Order: sequence, then C-alpha cells, then structure tokens
Amino acid sequence: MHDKLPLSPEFYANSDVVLLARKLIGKTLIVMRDGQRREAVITETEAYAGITDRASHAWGGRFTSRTEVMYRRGGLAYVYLCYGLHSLFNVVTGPEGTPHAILLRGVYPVLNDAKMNFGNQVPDDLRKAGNGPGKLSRLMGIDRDMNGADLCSGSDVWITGTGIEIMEDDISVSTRIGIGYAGKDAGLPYRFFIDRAVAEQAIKKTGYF
DNA sequence: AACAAGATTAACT
DNA sequence: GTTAATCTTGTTA
Repeated sequence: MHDKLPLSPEFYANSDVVLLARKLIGKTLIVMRDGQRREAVITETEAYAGITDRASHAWGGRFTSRTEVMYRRGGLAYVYLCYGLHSLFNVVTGPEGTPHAILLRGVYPVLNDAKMNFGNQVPDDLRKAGNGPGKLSRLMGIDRDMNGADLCSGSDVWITGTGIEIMEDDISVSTRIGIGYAGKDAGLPYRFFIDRAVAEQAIKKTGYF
C-alpha cells in the first residue's frame, strides 16, 4: 500500500507551468467527499501561462474576485463555473504573484468507496466518465466549494505522485481546446494527454493497488 | 443596469 | 454537424 502523500509546495512552485502540466500526466487525483474517497489517474491537462497568455483568465494582469486565487502560491485549487453548468478544476502553480494554472481535462477512475477498488475491471459507464473537464469534476465530486483548497494538506483534495509510470513517448501534445478567441496563443502546444488504453495498461502494469 | 461571452456537454438531425 | 441548457463574470459591445 502506497502512502499516496500530496505533492509538495516545492513541486507546485516551479515557474514552468508547461513542464508541470506534462508532469501531472499519470499522477493521481484524490478527493474526499462526504466521507467517501475517490482516486483517478490524470490523463489530460492544459497549461495556462499567466498574464502573457491570451487564453488565461489572468491575461494582461486581470485581477478580479474570480482570478485572485491564481495569484497565490502554487499548490492551491482554482475552481470556476463554465457555461453556467460545469465546475472546472485547475491547479494553481508558480510562486506567489505568478498566476499560472493547469486545467485538468481528463482522469481515469481507479477507486471509489461506493464500488471499492476497480483494479482492471472499471465498470463500462465509468471508463469514460472522466474524459472532459466538466465530467471530471462531476465524477470526482468537485465543485466551487473547493476553490482555494490547499492541495498540499492532504485533507479534502490533493494529487499524489506515487503509483503510475507513464512513458514520455506515450504523452501526446496539441493545442488547447475551446480557446479560439486567444489569437496567436491558440496555437501554443500546451495540451498534454494519453490514450485511455495507455492509462489502462499503465495502471495494470504498475500494479496500482 | 444591462449585456455578451464563455477553458462544456449531451442530445439531437 | 448543430443546438439547447444555464449563470457567473467582466465589460460597457
């Protein structure tokens, strides 16, 4: 049994948000909700590079009640409502004053208290339940109450580096989704993802449990 | 005070 | 491929 300790503040303080977005692939998101524990391997991320990135909420130095949390130290949660319907979960990164964030866009579930360990037998309806930023939050029980949550305390929501190994060659890179308004920044290669089959094989091969 | 847009999703044709 | 659902946010179109 792994300890599944949260990643440290030092990990999140790295000012290279694109590198961190890549490093989060294959790590495990853990959420405690109503006494229930849920764990899922991160399969898709996008980097949002602070004030210089037209796609970022903090572009041009915008500092509002919504974006305020992005300017705090790395290792906090930034959760906001998108299209009036979906809570999107981000990881704040970089040192204090640098509003970098990483959007989690996909996870593959590995544990849910209600159905116990999935192992190699994840139910069909859950295999795709975390492939999308809005679906991810619904699957894991994340909502805006978690905005500003400390990902380093290991209490409500955190990310652990133990468990899964992903090969560098298995990580795909592309432009980000749904940010056509961002002009030339829409072309930046800031999205990282792995196939579902790769995630399944890695979980199986590493022997997660 | 009013408005347009949005880091999406599911259910259509 | 198209569209409705739904509401907060940042801007003033």
